[in-house]
Amino acid sequence: MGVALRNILGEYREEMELENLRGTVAVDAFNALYQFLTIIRQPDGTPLMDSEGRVTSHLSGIFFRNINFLEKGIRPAYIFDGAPPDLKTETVARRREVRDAAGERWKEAIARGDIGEAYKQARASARIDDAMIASSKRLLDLMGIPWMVAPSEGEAQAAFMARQGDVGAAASQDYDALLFGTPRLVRNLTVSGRRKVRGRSVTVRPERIDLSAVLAGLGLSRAEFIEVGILTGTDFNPGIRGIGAKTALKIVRAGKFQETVQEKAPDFDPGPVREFFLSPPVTEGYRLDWNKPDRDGIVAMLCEEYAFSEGRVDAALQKIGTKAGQKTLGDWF
DNA sequence: CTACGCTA
DNA sequence: TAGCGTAGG
Repeated sequence: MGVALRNILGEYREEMELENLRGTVAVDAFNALYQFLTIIRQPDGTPLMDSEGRVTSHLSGIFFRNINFLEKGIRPAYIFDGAPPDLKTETVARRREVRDAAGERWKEAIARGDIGEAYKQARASARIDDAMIASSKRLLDLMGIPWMVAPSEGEAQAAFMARQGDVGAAASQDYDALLFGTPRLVRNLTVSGRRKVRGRSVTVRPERIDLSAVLAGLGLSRAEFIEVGILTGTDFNPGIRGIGAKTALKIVRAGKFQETVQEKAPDFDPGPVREFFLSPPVTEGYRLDWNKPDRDGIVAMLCEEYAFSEGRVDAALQKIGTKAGQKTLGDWF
């Protein structure tokens, strides 16, 4: 998923508390939905569902997470992917195969009563469908949180908005947003908090990565940084066998990108991938307006349609000063 | 994921 | 009151 740049970016990650984040952030919506969908599950892998079997994990995630964002002075805008570029066709197909196979193994694991394996495979089989996307957008509207559909990749649009200064950062788990040129990337925004990793309880904090620090530290221009990404592989090209982030870094620093591609992958033309990262399809046609949450609308949707507990929903809304019959926002905006 | 109830 | 396990939908 995304680029395998973790190995060379470690020292540029700055952990921080959610409380200290504040400001506006363009959230990669598919990335966030995917995380909610993989994480909010029962021990056997079954996602939260209403009585009609419609998945509601993503709605739970969006609702409670955004309440916390608003409460802490973080104003998110959600950026959905538009049509994937042709360069991504193979990646999309491969992911679908992997998910479908995991879906099969989930069923098998359930059948033999292997709960642990079922959970693992269920997570790997998580898929975002049209109904989830539509219900997510509806809930965001009711919460007064802006969203938009990008012309192409959501991360590219989020990076563009951050570069324009319209948001303080792009939020995603993937490092691609840095290749798209976001000045600041926030990771772990939608997954921070207490998590269980191999039986142990750990605290996952949001982390910030500044592109300028990365480029200065690695001694690369942005174009060269993109070359490192291309060598290791991105959503838009498979990368070159046997070349990890550290080797790629050496190659690019030595000015041997072109030479290496010609030698190891003579049929691969990196031009279109480089061009896609440098100037992806993006739009200036957006307005980021944060409005008052519509309490009654939220209750009607979550509680009446999707069987959420009104007590829980109300308690959450009260944290941001939204009570029954009242639409006051308080001091946040 | 978050909320909540239970335990020390 | 903090920490932990589990329900939520």
